[in-house]
Amino acid sequence: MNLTNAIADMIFDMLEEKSEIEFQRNLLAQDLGCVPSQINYVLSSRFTPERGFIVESRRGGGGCIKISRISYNKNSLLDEVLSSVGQRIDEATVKNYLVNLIYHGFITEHDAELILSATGDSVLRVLPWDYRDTLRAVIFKNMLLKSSQ
Amino acid sequence: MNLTNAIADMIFDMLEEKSEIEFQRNLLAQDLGCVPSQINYVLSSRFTPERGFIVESRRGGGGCIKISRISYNKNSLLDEVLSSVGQRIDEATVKNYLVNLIYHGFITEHDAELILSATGDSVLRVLPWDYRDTLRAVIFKNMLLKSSQ
DNA sequence: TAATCAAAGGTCAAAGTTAGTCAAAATCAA
DNA sequence: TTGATTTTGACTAACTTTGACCTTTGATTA
Repeated sequence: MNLTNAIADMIFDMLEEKSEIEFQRNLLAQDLGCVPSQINYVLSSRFTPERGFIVESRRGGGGCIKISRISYNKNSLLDEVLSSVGQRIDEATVKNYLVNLIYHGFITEHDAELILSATGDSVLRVLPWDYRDTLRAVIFKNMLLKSSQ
Repeated sequence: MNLTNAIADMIFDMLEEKSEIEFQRNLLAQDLGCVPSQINYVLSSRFTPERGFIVESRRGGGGCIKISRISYNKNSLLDEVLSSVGQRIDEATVKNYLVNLIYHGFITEHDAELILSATGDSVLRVLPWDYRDTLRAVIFKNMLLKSSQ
């Protein structure tokens, strides 16, 4: 097994016990005998929103990395939405997903309104055309994760 | 936890009891075992107007530092935030405003989390640098309006 | 009164401590 | 063989801590 998968598995295990973990990047790298930036690679390739993870960090003295996992059932609607939204998504599709998610009780109407107020065309219009759907996809997935937390 | 956060928490606690506190910078620094200018760093990074604080001081013999909270009328905080956010805003400033809005009960923590998950640098990073702060301002204001509805 | 002095707090830049980025090199898998 | 993934490390960015030097103020003294 390669380093990346080994590290990822280790972090998965830690997240089995607590739904949220916090560590220092350099210390973890040292424990694992890898370069610090390897941690970043693991995080960006394995702990993505599509897979239900939120990664936050702080630099400077006392800095650290925090990973939290959204608890949702495999094959649930949320899981499906997160993994099926690709790199780009238009407003109409977001609305369709939201209707469905509300219907099945995965998010509240209020949260859906907030998501729309951040991802609607009226807002993203300030961006050049070719960025809109890409950014919308990123924001949508990110907010969906938070909303269901 | 780092020194700055520890000191900030201590001051927050003091402000929970009295709405206004007053102390000597050098004495506080001595009690905390830090250099006096550390106090200034804490004040300028944690007790800003965006977070709803007023810091006043007097030099010379008998000098001191006074910290108090800005008081807001119903809805005036929201109006103030909306009107003072210009065309552009960075992530740190959004966070500061949110801290204050939550404290005064204008939005919930959950909504603040949602706003951050839509306006954080980790999300807007997919955009070219010069669009980020502009879009953040638009989304922030839009979501704030929606959240407070 | 004017000059002086001591007692505050303020400023700023350097050094320290974390984490993030990016691209080249290495490795793996089809 | 070739395209994708992984590994590395030099460089960058963000935040914190420290200390030398500066300014203001009130009291004392000439």
